[in-house]
Amino acid sequence: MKIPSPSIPRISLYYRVLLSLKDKDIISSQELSELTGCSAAQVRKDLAYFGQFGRPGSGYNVEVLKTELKNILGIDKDWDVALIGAGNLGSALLAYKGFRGQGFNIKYVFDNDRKKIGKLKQGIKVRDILELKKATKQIGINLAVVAVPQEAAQEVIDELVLSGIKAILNFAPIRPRVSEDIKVLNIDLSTELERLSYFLQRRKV
Amino acid sequence: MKIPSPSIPRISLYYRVLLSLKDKDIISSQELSELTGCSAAQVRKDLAYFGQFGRPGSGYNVEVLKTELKNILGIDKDWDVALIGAGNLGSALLAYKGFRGQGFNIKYVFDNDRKKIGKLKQGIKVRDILELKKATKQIGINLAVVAVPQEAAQEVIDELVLSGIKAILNFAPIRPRVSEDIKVLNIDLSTELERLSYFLQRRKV
DNA sequence: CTAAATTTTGTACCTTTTGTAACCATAGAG
DNA sequence: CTCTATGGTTACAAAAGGTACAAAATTTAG
Repeated sequence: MKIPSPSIPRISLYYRVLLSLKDKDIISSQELSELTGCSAAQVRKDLAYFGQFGRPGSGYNVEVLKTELKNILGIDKDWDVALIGAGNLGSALLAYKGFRGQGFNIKYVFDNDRKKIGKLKQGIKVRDILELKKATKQIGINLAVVAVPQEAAQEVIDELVLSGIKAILNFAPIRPRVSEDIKVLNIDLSTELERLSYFLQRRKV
Repeated sequence: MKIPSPSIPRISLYYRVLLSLKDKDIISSQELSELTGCSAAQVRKDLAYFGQFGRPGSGYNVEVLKTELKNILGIDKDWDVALIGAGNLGSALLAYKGFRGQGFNIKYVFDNDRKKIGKLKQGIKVRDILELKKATKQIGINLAVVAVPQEAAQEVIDELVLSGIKAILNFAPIRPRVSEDIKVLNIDLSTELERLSYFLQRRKV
């Protein structure tokens, strides 16, 4: 069955909300609706794409649903992540505790700056970016976070793809060209700010 | 006219591409298509929502289009921005040069950490978050970036709204509740990673 | 210089995707 | 047993993207 792509971030959201629940065994789509801002029908539909998790008349078992959503999102197991770029943003990402808590372990850090290579950052050795190809092939990492300057991004991403990486979270303000079977998500701060700027400007009109 | 919301980030993308062009007076939707990955019809349609900028038979004048897109996005003028949270992520954002270059000036930095308050970060004084209300009222800032931990986020955002902020870029992994007239864009790293994780897991099936 | 051919925009129409609302069946309460 | 609450399903509506073509500008040919 074809699953609408907007459903996936919503599943993440439901999962986040479930995690924050205390002393609650059962939850209804109505309650989930109020906690997430999505319509109750949307909640039921999103969940129904993946199976029949609820019981008519009562609702969803919170523990069961948490387990199911973890399976759906693929976070029932841990993922090893490579981080490219140990500058300001890269360091901030490295320090962000949310990753490890969610099962994303930044296992390798690469940079091209001689001053950084060999040093430890958050207990992880910064490696020369030239080792990239070898390292990912050896260990079979298939998830990478790219936090390098715009000029270097396409080149780094090409190298990552050659190394067998299949999914990339890209913070550089470009839309990289990759082959069909690679998934790239772009987080572009300038674009987001421009969306807000657009909103602010239109607001008065 | 109703403008599809996905058009706005694409307009940003077109603008970014135009900036990178050298020695080019005229550009066609076809060329923009190749440079952005959007279809040529999509490009024309997006631009046509805002006016008739092109000339049949030749294309779009690059300089004119740049100016028009800046107007559309509201980045023809500068915006003053308040940054809340001077931790790892906040500091990285503060150091990011892209903001100032695009006309987004981080003018105020707030934090609740006594150790940070009063110190300078990137030449900007870190203020006590308690001053928030007063400061924004006085200066009329209406754009804020929230880079505080999850627990503090909703409270900070409530305070921002009270202070007259109209648009918020939120990095905390919550979906904050705000009134209708406030625009919030959420950047949630965990959700993005979970989307990638979902993709990786499904890939083999 | 004129007219035909070519290029390219802007838009009307169609298709696909996504979201909303209504309906039905079932579990549980009283 | 009856009634209410609730999930899953189906039908409908809205949003977004893709296709195709007329109109306009430019280029080419004669």
